Amino acid sequence: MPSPAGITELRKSTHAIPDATVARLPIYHRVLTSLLESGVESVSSHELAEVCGVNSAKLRKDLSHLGSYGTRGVGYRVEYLLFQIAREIGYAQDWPVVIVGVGNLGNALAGYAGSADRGFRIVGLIDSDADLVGQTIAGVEVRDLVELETVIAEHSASIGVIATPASAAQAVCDRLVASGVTSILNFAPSVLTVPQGVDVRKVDLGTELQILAFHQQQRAEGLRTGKTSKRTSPSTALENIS
Amino acid sequence: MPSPAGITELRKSTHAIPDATVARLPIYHRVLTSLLESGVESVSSHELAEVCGVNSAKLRKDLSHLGSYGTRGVGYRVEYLLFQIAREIGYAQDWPVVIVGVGNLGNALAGYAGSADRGFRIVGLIDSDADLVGQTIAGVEVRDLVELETVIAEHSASIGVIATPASAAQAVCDRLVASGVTSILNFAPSVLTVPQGVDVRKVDLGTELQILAFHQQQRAEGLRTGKTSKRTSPSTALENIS
DNA sequence: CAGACTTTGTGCGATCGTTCACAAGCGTTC
DNA sequence: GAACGCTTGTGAACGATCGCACAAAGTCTG
Repeated sequence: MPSPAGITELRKSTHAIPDATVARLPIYHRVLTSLLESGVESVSSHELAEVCGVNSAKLRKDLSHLGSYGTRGVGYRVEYLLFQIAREIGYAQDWPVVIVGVGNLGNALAGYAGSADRGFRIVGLIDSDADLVGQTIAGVEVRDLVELETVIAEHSASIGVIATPASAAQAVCDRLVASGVTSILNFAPSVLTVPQGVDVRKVDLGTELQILAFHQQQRAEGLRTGKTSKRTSPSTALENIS
Repeated sequence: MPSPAGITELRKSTHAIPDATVARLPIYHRVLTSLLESGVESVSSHELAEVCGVNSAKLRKDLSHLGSYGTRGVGYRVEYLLFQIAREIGYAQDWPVVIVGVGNLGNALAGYAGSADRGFRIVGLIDSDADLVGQTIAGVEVRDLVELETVIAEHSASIGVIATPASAAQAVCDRLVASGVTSILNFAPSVLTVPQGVDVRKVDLGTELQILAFHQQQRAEGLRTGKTSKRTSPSTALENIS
């Protein structure tokens, strides 16, 4: 979990919704949307938790941070709860988003955030490749890297996405920040340095694969050596040898 | 954090490296690789932590889970530490990976994991689109969805990536699991149901954006209402009204 | 309208992760 | 070889998160 450093106090002053809860709200939102479309009018925390793949107590505690929107003995009204979550995560706000780097990944993102019925609007696609500039992707014209500041100013974008090679990431990041962007989603495999007050989230495909590989390896070792040693925890003893 | 349910005991039996640490090892690995290429032979935990964007104590504790690979008073040998981390995360193993869904996202992934000098090898690109089947992407031929099981068996792949639309995700997942895949990276915005012992990690671009939007909104509200109300926590009193 | 049943909202202990602070250990210098 | 300065490795305090278990609060039935 990337802990957003500078904004802790601000968050507390308004609602104090835990980070872990915030990370799950979009999932609840998606599932509830799906339920609403299926004509479901009411759900219990158990049902909803099952579909979302979480513990029902955790779900209830998460929702309780937004307010008391359920009815004891009955459950939650799908439509009402959906509205409340949407309001909380700024769904209705139509955030303007600028994407820098229109390779395969930038393309995928443009299609994803552009077409989907989320609360986002792609207002800028930026690339330095002259062949790409001028093309229209997902209904938005690709513009040159030199116009980065112009595009951001035009639409007052405060959310930026970096989908460039790692070598360009920090430079792009600096320019985004200088232009007033305060939330950055970074897909480049590099650690970004930003001033306080700017929120960076990192999504690294390579890292994700390597985490999977680690678990896979652990499992393989477990199968090999696990035959002899029982899986009750005698390992704690080993740790204290040091 | 998606908690891998079934394998907890196995992990403990071998090393007991915390999930949070595992998630950071790839970052250390990347930064160390970069340092090695720059000719740096030794780093202190402070220097390395600075570059990785983490606390130095956290870094040391993370590394201490692998063993005592540092020298007090000096620091860590870059090359040696790099080797140890690589060994731990299975870098040298060249994991065979199958990617299902060769849209923009699948394409990006193929290029990413295929070309990079990571420990992964794309052994299968699968799609149901007849226009894509037969094309060669990142040096691998795209094969039809019906060949999914064949491709997995051919290369004994144990890691699968789902980059399909949400509607196809669960079906693909079931087939992956049935074919022996035990680690799945899911990019589709849907909750997957898997049997115990299968590890699923979810990367959802929409969710990431919405988390950013939430923080952005909180900040905006903080600026608006923060002028009047101090950021000491009087909000706790309000919550107890219920 | 009373009693049974259902489900929310939450207090509490357990677990996990982070950070501080310091002893232990290594190299260097005099 | 003793004294000093630096850095690791880790015990311990702290904080966040999770999950159980239950009281509170509603619906439903007779």
